[in-house]
Amino acid sequence: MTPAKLPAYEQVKAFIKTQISRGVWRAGDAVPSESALQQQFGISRMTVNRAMKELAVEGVVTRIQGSGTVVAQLHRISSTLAIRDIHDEILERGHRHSTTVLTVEAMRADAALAQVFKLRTGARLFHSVLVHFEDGVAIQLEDRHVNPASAPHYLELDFNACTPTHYLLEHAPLTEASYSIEAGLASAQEARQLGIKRGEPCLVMTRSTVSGPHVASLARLLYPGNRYSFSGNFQL
Amino acid sequence: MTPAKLPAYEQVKAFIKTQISRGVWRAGDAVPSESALQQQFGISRMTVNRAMKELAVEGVVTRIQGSGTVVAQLHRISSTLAIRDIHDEILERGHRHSTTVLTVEAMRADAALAQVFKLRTGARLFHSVLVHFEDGVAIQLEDRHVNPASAPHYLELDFNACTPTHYLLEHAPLTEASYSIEAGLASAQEARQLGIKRGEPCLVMTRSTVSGPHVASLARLLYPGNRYSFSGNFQL
DNA sequence: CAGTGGTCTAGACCACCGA
DNA sequence: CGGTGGTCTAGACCACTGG
Repeated sequence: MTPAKLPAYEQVKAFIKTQISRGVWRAGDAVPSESALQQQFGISRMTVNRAMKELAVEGVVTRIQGSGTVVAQLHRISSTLAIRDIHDEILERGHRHSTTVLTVEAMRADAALAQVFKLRTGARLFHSVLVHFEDGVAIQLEDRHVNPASAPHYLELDFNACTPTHYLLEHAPLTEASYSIEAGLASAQEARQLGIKRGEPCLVMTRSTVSGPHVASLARLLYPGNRYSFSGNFQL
Repeated sequence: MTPAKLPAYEQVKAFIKTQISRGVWRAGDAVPSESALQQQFGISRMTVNRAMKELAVEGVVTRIQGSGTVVAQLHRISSTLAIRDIHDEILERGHRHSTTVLTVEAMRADAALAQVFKLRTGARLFHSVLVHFEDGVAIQLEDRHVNPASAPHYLELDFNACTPTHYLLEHAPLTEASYSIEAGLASAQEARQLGIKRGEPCLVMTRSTVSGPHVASLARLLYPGNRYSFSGNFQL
């Protein structure tokens, strides 16, 4: 079936995937049991089990203990969306990254911020606003609030040398994060800061991160619509 | 350590994750070898191996054969972005889904479309434009081109009963897909079709799908910015 | 009840890395 | 070379499902 010398469990996975993508087995159909595949391939059950477990993780099949394995309802396309330090991202594209720092300050949480950070209204927070440039073109406006409990020395940083994202990942080990991506318009001020026209569409990512017991940071990231996109792909 | 009776491999995973999130081990630090953990927990190496393999898949650690296992550089937040049939998505939110069909036609591929579909210019394609409503509010404009080779009866469908996405997933088993998400503006026509103001920001998802030997479909999905968002979260 | 998947063991051989 | 992870085996016991 497969030309190269693949590990046995990969051969099993490839076999299952081929049957599905060729339409031999359709969503909801039963997949042969582990013992059946064990005999068919002449390998041990642990090896078959590994193959099937990985397929289940990939979302290709659904397994129900005591019942069996069926081809998953592929009514979704799943792919991993990686959210990375913009500095690394730009360097990897072979471009130059630079930063303009617009604001670095301590401030007091209003009711909304207090709720996000699970602190009381009026609690002390750090606040920074930066613009990130890729080869001199603004691609991200980063408006960030930081919990002093997670990064007490945040205000002393040189953000030209180390991005907030980088610093926080280093000093506040990440335990949890959530994000949402929507479309929005740049305000007059934001447009000026990004060097785009007012009313230009932007991707708006809002992201909060948790480190240990604290909500470490809340970031609002604004990307000019025609200069940035999130992309990904799915296979099989 | 852990209160409930967890499987051994889960206990190992939890131990490693705890050490990392507490900052005991930092990015780049070595993780104990499989044989060390095997002795520490009094379990077999296969079980330790399973735990470490899963942590590597999750991106928590990096393993190098012959060298060892180190705590991964967590300079990214990875999460699964699921792209699903909008019909299912709306129903799951407990809302009502309806569709208006604006266009259903056969047409000829221009150079750009031909390239995407890997067909010659002038090749026959199907084309549909639909608006999807959630409880009567327009949330998606779906402009889609379909390869007749993948879905010969596409034009005969009743899109009020079955979304294009649903039909294609059923009839053209998915083998590959890629997408990109950007911000854009609705054109005057699109704004009218979605019932929004001209110049309103929108999320624009462009998605192409491959089924077996054919590029099956290319969709341009327009979401009014304030009515839809992609979101996700990451743990650990 | 028999069959399924979930977990686990105690070995084994290999490819690879660094000293 | 010794230590690492990558793979594999031939058993085992369990929890769960279905008829």
